[in-house]
Amino acid sequence: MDIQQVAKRAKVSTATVSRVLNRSSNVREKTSAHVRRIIEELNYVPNTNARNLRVGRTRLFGLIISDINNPFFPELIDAFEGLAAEQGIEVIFTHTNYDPRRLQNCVRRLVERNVDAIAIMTSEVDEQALQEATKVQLPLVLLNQRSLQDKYRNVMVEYSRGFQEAVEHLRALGHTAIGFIAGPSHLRSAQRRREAFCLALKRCSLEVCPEWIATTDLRVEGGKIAMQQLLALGHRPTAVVTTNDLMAVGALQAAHLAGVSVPKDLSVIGFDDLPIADMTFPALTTIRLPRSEIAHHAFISLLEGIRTTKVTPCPVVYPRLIIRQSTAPVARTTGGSREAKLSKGNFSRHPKTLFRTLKRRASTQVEFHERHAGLTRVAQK
Amino acid sequence: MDIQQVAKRAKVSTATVSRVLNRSSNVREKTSAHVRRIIEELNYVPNTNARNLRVGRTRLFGLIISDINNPFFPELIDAFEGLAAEQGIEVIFTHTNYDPRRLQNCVRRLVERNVDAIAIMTSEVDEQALQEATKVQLPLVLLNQRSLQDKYRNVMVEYSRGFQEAVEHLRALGHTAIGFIAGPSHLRSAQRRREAFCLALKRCSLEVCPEWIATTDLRVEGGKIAMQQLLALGHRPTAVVTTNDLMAVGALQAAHLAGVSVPKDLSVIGFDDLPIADMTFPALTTIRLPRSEIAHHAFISLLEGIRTTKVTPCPVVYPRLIIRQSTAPVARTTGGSREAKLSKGNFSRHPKTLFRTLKRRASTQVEFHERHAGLTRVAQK
DNA sequence: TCTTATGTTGTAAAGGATTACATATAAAAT
DNA sequence: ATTTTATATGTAATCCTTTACAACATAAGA
Repeated sequence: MDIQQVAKRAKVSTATVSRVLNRSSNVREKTSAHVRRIIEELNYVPNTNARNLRVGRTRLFGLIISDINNPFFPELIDAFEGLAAEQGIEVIFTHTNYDPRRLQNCVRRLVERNVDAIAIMTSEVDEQALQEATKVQLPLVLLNQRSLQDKYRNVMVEYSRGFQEAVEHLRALGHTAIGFIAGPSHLRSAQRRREAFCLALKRCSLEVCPEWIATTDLRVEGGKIAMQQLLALGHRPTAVVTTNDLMAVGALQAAHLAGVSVPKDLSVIGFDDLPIADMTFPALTTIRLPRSEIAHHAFISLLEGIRTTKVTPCPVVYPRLIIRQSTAPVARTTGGSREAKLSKGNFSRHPKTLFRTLKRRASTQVEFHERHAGLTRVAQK
Repeated sequence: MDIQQVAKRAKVSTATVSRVLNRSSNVREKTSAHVRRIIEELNYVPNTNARNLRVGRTRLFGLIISDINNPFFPELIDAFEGLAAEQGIEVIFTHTNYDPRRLQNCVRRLVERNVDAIAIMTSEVDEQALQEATKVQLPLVLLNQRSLQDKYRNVMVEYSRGFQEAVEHLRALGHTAIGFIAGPSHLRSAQRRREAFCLALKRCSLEVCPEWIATTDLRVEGGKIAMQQLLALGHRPTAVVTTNDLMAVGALQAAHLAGVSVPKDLSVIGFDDLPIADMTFPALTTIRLPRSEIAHHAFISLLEGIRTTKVTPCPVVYPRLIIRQSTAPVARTTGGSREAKLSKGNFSRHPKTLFRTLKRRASTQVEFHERHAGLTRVAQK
């Protein structure tokens, strides 16, 4: 079933059918309608391969991520795919499973599929692997690869703003002893977050106490162990910021097991704003990494890359603090945080009451909005 | 950069280059090596569109899901894509966003892309939407569409086994008053789960008490509200099974807010085994829907569909109970569950101890294995 | 009525691979 | 050495669209 059969049946040329298909203006409305009816009648579906072959593009984009099971990615994929669909572009995505060596394979596969552009949203990128794509002049966009920002399109994440908001929020609640649960220092993104946290502390004139920085792996269990270490300290922080939400979940569990009430006796702030942040108890205050914004910038950047080869300045996204229920004013009894006596006890039973208090005390303006299970606020500048 | 340039440079015909590319046996090793070197030298990448156009296949499969943000899907996608990659097949996936009407669009887009086969893994399928695909004789596979099982390939989920295991597990722990948090009855899958639960109760000679079945929506908040209703009953269940894990999370929250300790005073069992089931506190005992198995069967079925049009009997997958920490022996004080006096209190502090008890009492054989953050057991037949 | 401009349709040449068929070469059999 | 067979390579048709260009028709202007 090809365009010729349609043409024959409609008693027009293939060119006319093609024009109808592509909504070319130069075709009489009557002819157009007639052809469309025949197309319908014959269930004709144009052959995209032939079309792509002729026009030299596939309207296919590649999207490379680390791991689809990582809850960070679905929102990003969703947004990327949504934008693509608007443009009649389909997305093929592949994942490296965190192995930078597999990146080369992913790129190769996509290049062989003749995709029009590739977005590489993994945190570790081996430049070597990009060759396959650059050889054929394929537009690329990377996520937050500072070292490659001059040679390739990039979407940069400015971590400092998010941590700044988090620390300011805690300070406004009276916290001065703020700990941090860090990730492995060989991972660039973990390292950058740690630096951003320390910078934020300094900017708020708070002490960076090395004892309060626990380094661990990026999973729930890591956060749990790290929090147990922090809780075992004689002079312990009244608030803890983590490198990601999974670790924050572990931290909540550790606090719970130790009989430390969150947020009454300890405030916890995560990072990422995974869907799970809304389902923990108490719901997690966290720094949201704006994934759909990232996808948006990446996509636009690629569209631009198809038109021009010149690399424009990288778009930048800013993580923002999302205030939920895991942060609260520092406990009165602890005074300035020295010799904090953390009482055993349950979580607060009245988050709404807590909220009112919070709202009064917090220095940042806030906006309420419901999300899934809980009350959620977005800090506003 | 096309095959002709390679041919010219290598002083052979395009046919020979093509044969080298496709590993055809009829080419001298010396020639082959020479051609490969030229290909390397020129960075030649074959044009997949031209190839597909000629051979009439794309080695592209479509995968339609409801919503990538639903944590149910990533594991399924991952498995499907992994199998595809082994066969040199790429996957394009689209989502309906739970709107059966959008299915038609999804199918249409994939058909236009000339995919070789489509897997439709949404729970609600409108047969009308499949026409676009059947017209062009495209192999299709559906998930659990009982009403369409004679006309289309399907992967069927046999819910009853999972619920049977769950109820047996609870009964072995001494529970006889078992409640259920059901989903909207207009959703087929929710309805099927409810039926499977009731059947399991009957098979264990337990009473199906309508009062203990709370109907609600499928989200966290729904589970919370439903559990609050159940807890408010004078004569309330000592164990509750939910339609999915999100609702179970809500149920845990409600219990927590009401000062009811899980699993000491109340056992909770979820359904799906989402990644989050391992991160709740206590970690959730749940019925695992084997997503990678589903993906596997679906993929194999499609491969078969490409060769033959005859529809073989549907493969069936069985959900299995995964025992974690949200189930425990029924509290002694409650006797046979009548007039249960549920004491306020914290969660059990010693899951390991609890485990030993469980192991002794449970009738099903169990196997220990670590998973992410917690101790996890898989019930074995 | 005859140009000229405008709008509509048709013809045929790409686009880049695969592959049936023909042909040339090498190996084996006689 | 000659015929037969097997292997290696080349020629050219084919897959299905799009689109430059040509051709035609119609309407407007002179």
